[in-house]
Amino acid sequence: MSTIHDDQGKGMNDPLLELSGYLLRRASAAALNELNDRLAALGLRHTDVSLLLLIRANPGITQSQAGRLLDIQRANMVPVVARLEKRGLIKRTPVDGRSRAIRLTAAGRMLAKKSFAVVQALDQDLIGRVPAKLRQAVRPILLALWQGAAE
Amino acid sequence: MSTIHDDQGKGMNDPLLELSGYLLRRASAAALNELNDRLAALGLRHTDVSLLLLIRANPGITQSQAGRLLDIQRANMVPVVARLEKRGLIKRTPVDGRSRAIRLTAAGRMLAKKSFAVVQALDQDLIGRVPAKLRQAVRPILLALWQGAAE
DNA sequence: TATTGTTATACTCTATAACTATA
DNA sequence: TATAGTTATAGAGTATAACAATA
Repeated sequence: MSTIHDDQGKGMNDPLLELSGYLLRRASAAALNELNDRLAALGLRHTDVSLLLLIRANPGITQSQAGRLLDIQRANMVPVVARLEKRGLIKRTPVDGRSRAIRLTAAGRMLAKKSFAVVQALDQDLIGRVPAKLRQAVRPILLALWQGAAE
Repeated sequence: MSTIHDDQGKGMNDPLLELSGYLLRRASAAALNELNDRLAALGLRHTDVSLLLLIRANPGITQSQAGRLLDIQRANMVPVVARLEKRGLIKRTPVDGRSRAIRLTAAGRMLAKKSFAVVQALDQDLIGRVPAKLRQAVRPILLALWQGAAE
């Protein structure tokens, strides 16, 4: 991770720092890298964890429903689900002829718990980096930036 | 773009919405998609624009310096720079035996100007989605989330 | 007709290792 | 020894089109 504070960045002029959208992207990328680093010990990536947590909160959810909530297209859900199933973290049972209900296995519940602790710890760290007076504005701002997007 | 507000999301429980890190990622992805959509008319992607704007603000910057500021590795800068050069938007001149100074061509300056207008317009739109009382907190929060990251 | 899960495919972005030529 | 630019390669994530089976 390089930032404007690097020695190598001295004397340079970075007009991108004036752009909120750029700061949003850099902050997101940094947090995502940090999350993936911390999750590596569990052999998971952020995508796996988001799906595990969603299944845990919604036992029996289908692949399509999960994909819509996570904004992952049906076609792209296939390898993610297959990987978690192969690892024995989730199981699928037919709900009708075409849909399958996804649930966590015991191993999946264990790993969901562990990964949730990691995710929550990072979230606390992220919030802790924000000056105390601004902390209560973090979630409303991020929600507004996201949910206000054209869809 | 799907969100929790979709009809298909009804009745679902999304625990990820409690996580600032997740909101950060979704907000960033949404903004990035929107930016790339708007830049498509210019035949550019967000990466191209960030480099064009950085070169415009720092004529003669080298590929490595730009990569450090943008957090793009040397190896990954090669195709980006090559594409912009092939399109006649930038030119490179040797500064010593190994480094080359990058500058915008006339066409590059024109496109940098146009793309900067697009980027600034999106930035205004983004800020406009945030409740007025919270707007002044947007940049400090994003900077804190980013620059507070371990490096 | 629309939806679910799937395959195939391609493109972008990112990561690592290794090479050359220069400093 | 370290750095700049490059090549090659692999892994994520994402996008579209198409298909079979089912609703």
